[in-house]
Amino acid sequence: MRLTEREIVAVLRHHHYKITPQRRAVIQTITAVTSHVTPTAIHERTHREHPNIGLVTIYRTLEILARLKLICELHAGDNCPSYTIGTPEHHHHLICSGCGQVIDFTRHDLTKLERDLSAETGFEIKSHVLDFTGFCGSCQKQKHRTT
Amino acid sequence: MRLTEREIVAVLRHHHYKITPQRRAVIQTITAVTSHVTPTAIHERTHREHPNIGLVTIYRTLEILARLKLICELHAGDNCPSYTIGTPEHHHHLICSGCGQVIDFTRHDLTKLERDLSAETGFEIKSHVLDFTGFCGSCQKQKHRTT
DNA sequence: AAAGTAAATGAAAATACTTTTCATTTGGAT
DNA sequence: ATCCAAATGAAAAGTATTTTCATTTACTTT
Repeated sequence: MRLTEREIVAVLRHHHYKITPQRRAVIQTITAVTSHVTPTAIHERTHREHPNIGLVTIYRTLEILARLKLICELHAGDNCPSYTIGTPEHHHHLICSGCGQVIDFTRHDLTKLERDLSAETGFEIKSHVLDFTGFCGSCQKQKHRTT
Repeated sequence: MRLTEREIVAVLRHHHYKITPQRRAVIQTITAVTSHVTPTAIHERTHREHPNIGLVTIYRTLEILARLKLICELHAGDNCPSYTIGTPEHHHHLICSGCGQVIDFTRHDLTKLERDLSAETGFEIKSHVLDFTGFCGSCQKQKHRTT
């Protein structure tokens, strides 16, 4: 279950952010897309419908959405900072090095490990990232071609 | 057990890379440091001893070392791309959002999860990242100060 | 040990990415 | 309908990274 445009708008309103056409456009783009996308990619897509939206606005909107945990930031290899719409449940990633697609999965509980580490190191643990990287089915096949 | 300068140089030689004073200097810096460091930080440190080493050389050397898996890349929050000397064992990170220190830990086996995911999705999984983020002991205290 | 050569280097330019500044516009409260 | 703080776009500034290219150098082959 991913967040909808409607829900995101409601949260923004609740935090007294203005609902501008530009922000709606960004939210629409990001909810419509299934994969993680970079700020530039979001700009390009949004720009099609709203030709006069600036890249700056994308950055500013993403910053707000990330702070409110409405989108999920991904740091990994190429496309380093990229974003996807937040899922209320915490989740992890499975990233294809070939085509860049990202599959989310929720499985796997790390609370015990988290508690142990915290006890040992004195850290107050806030969050974690668990990302697997590899090659999806079709990219595996492509690797065997003699391009 | 972390890699030593000696071992890294041997691997480079084995791959027919030339052992230049600049490369040695970068390797010395990175083996001497316990934390993850950014390319710029590596340059600054190396520059003290070798005042005429260029930042470009740092980038080029890091690229080689990363490709040979002799150093470990970390993508996270600020200091996004940063590096530490590789440990032969696979390891995970515990990152302090306050001061940026990184503690490595080796615990926790994810092979079963990896196998399950692979079976379900058809992915050929190559690697994974497990990073915890939070605040270390002393940064927790600082948070409670009134600046 | 000297010479030859491909690889490596530094400086500068080019490119890419992100943030800041500021004058103008606008959403939404009144 | 009016007002004002918040949001916007354009441009500039600030960073980070990569490319280009003439020069130097580590290492191989004599």
